[in-house]
Amino acid sequence: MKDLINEKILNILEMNSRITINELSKQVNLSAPAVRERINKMEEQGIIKDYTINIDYKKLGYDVEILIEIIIKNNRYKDFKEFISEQDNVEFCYRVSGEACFVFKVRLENMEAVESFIDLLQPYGHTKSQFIFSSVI
Amino acid sequence: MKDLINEKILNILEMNSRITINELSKQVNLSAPAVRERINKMEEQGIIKDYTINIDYKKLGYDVEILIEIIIKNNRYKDFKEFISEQDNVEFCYRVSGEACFVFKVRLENMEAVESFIDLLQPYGHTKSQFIFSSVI
DNA sequence: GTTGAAAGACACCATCC
DNA sequence: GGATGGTGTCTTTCAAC
Repeated sequence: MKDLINEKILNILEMNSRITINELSKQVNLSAPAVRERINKMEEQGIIKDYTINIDYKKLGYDVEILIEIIIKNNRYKDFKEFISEQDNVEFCYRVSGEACFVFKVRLENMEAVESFIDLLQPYGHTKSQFIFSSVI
Repeated sequence: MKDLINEKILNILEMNSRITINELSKQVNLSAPAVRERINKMEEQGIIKDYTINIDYKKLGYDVEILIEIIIKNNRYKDFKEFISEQDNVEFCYRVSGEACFVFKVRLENMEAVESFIDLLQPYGHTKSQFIFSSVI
């Protein structure tokens, strides 16, 4: 399970998932088929969940990013999960311990959109919002 | 800026960033060079920040994921930023509004590792941790 | 694990509409 | 903005080691 070469492969793919197998094999000092096989296995095992891109949503007009905590009321867990799954501007949503039930991140065009979105949430529970100013990592 | 085809390309790349330009061009009903050019432009503009993978860290032995809020004390903002940037088990770290100064997500092997990590944070400020049970999105 | 060879697929570039 | 065609490269899948 713990394999230094596989970790290196994962690190490289994390930085650039469109790298060619040839280039990758040079960087880890293995043959291309060997690297291919290692990647296939990690895909089968689900260690590599998927290949994706990071998008700069600010450049697409989503100027506001918020973290929202919600304390679900009236036992509306299932409804909330359904609602949040349908939102395509939610980056992640975690079920967490502590006072809050869920913490999720949402991106919105402007303050008007923020207000509308928060309003949508009120039926499900009590919310607490934190605006994201910047990202250290 | 708002372009339906580009949005479709971004959506497809988000689901699978290793898709070939050929396959992508079929899905958006354009020629391969046309798609290549659109992607190049979005890369140049920084709309596409990078190509990456999603890793299932639980399968790599990181069984605990936590959200941590920290209220920085003694004006140690810069020190904290430096510290957190060096951690390779931190997925994101946001500067946020509200009571907390930063919110970040960290993955750790077990409870022992959690305790050690929290201890490391104490010089920088007061922390509040939320364990992540599961992910809705 | 490696190398080498084959077929097929792909990316890139120039050219053209 | 878009499409087409040619060239060289890459990936993949074998085989044998």
